[in-house]
Amino acid sequence: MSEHRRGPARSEVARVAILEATARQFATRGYDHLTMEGIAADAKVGKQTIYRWWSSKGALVADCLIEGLLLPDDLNPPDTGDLRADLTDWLGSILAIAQHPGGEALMRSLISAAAENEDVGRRLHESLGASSSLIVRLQAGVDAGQLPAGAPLTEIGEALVGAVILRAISRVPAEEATTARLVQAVLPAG
Amino acid sequence: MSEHRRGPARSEVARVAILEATARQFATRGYDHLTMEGIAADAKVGKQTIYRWWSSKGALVADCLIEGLLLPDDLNPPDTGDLRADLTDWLGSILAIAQHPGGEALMRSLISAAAENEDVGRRLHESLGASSSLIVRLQAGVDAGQLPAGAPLTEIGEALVGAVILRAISRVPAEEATTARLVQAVLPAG
Amino acid sequence: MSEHRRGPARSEVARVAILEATARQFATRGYDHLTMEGIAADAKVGKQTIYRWWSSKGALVADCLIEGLLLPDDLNPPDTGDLRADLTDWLGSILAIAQHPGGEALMRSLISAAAENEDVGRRLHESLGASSSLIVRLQAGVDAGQLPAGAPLTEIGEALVGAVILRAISRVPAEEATTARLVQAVLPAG
Amino acid sequence: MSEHRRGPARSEVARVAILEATARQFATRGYDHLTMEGIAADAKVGKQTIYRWWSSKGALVADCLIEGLLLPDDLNPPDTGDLRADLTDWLGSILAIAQHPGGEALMRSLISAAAENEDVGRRLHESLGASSSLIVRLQAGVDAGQLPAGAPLTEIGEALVGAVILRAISRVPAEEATTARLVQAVLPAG
DNA sequence: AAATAAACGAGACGGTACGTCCCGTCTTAGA
DNA sequence: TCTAAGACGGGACGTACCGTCTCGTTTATTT
Repeated sequence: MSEHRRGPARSEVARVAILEATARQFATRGYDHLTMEGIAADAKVGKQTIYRWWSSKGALVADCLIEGLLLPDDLNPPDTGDLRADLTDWLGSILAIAQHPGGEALMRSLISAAAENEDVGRRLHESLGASSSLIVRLQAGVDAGQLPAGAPLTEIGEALVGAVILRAISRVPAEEATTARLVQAVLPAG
Repeated sequence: MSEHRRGPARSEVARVAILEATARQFATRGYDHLTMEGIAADAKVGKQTIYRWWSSKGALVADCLIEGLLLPDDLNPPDTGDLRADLTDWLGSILAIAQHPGGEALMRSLISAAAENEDVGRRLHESLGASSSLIVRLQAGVDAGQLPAGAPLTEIGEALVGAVILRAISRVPAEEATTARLVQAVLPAG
Repeated sequence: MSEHRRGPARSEVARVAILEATARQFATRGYDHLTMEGIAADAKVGKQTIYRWWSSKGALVADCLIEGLLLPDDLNPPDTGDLRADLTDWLGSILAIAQHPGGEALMRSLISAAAENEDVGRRLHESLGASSSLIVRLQAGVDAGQLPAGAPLTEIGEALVGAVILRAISRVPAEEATTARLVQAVLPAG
Repeated sequence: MSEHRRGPARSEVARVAILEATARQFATRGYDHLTMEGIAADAKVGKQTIYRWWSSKGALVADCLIEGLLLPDDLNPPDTGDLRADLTDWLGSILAIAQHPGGEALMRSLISAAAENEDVGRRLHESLGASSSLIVRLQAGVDAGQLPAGAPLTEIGEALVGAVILRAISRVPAEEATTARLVQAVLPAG
């Protein structure tokens, strides 16, 4: 009753090696300058083995995103009960990541990958976007009465994340006060 | 008293032909898939003439931005006295541009170019960003009492533009109500 | 027990197409004006396939020489028993080849190739030089008593071939009597 | 009554600088790898100044030959009365020049230049060939009874020079006995 | 067990584009 | 009008990768 045609099954070892090599190369070189040959060599894998399972380097990067090989996991905003402070903290930690060398390049590489490749774009949206812990935190703020009931949570989230992205591609260094002012832009009542 | 070192001056004809060819190719093919050879052929120019004056295709695109060959000029928000309505209109017109085929691709190409190339990033920031007509409009809103005096105008602008960028790279289609909700996110008082 | 390292073997079709294209281009354009791109296009082959197996156009031409794609095979001196007449005939036929249009250019191209490239030089030496049929014919002359026993056969051969080469690069047209006088220079006893 | 059209006359300084630069580059790099731009830079001259007076690098090298900038002057065979010994000496000194590093390359470069360029070929022929001191020496040998009266002097000279050229392009190292055997090939009676 | 077939590593293949070098012509300013 | 300087359109260089296509080997599933 097996679905399995005949011959060996897909090699998990190869799959993991390829994704890890992709993440390594992505972090090292950036999205442009990623090469299939470089990934294959790094993963010690034939090129065909990559092309057999992924259609492009975009798909490869998108899979890396899903597996959490590209982004740190702990980007969730804290919940101390003070929405304003929590958002400010959260923005601060993101900008801190973007600040240290490599982090900024990785961020821009991700943006570039997303802009060029549909899969990456959608994955990034899922990771950073709508259903994310940021929305959850904002909803908690609504529940706590720190935001009005009908507040456009999705759009507030987009505005915050979008501002970070804009800073990344503009190479504007984030200053100390920036996070607070950004939070104030979407939570003016304070 | 000429600063001119000796020998023929730079050819203005070639300069313009190259920038126009770049803009043409950029709109046609996008930032990735731009090729120096394609630009040179389109501009009927030797490759060396490009490399003599620009160090990379990023620099080329950045110059096109400066010359206004890539973006329409009329992205300024209107000023009818009603800040909320004006911002909504403005966002709507930007999203309309991004919506029609080609516009979306051009937008993502610009984002990709900015993410990969420092010059393009800075130019884009100057065009879309801080000193722009958007800030001017927001300041007018402050003057009219539609925004509080200490409002973080720069960050509000970044939030709006950033949200648009995020939508572009996420491939989230903008719905009718989106613009209004986005304005509400940064102008909640209404 | 295969020596085969793994992966596809070298394509014989490509190898032959490249050598034939080289010979064609060599005859058409001469050694200078040979271009790798021209050969690749003529052979319908990627440039890298040439560079994978040959290090320079000199090496390519040398291989063509080995395969006999550049020189006619029938440059052997006849053996009628009369050494003097045979050498005169042989020189005459070589100069005839060099005379007709294209032949002269091909000859000079070969000389140029040999002068610039070590491989070609050695190959040419092997083809025209020491171990050749010319020496064999001279040795037969020794056996027949038409040359003294200790005659410096190699040097006699070099003198004859060298004189032909000198004429080729000097563009001195060969006259009727030249061959006879040249033979007389190295076989004076007659 | 002046033939001189108007404006400054041709600059002798530039002419000499160009020829000397050509000779320098020729010795350094060889005929191939000679570049007009390199010569112009070396001579501190505009490229146009070269093209105004010479049609090609071949013509340039030919002029260098005429001016004696490429070959040593003292290639004349000695005349001690002993033709055989004198020729052997002369060949030996030529092969010695060809032997030491640089000399061999220069020789092959000259051959290459002659093969590719008609002017150089003719100049070389005039320098090394027919009317040269070698023929004069051979004629003296005839007068002294060391060669028969009707001996084909031109062809004997060609055979000797040709053999040297053949050795140069074949990369056959000249051994001690070679010169003697070569002389024997054209002066067998001894 | 033997036959079959897919996945694998390796890498050759026809191509496109790269960034550089040099060509021969043309343009400028100065002598 | 010649010169030094050098920009120009163009052609070829040798290299890096692309995505496809063999190879021979390894592994798993039928017969």
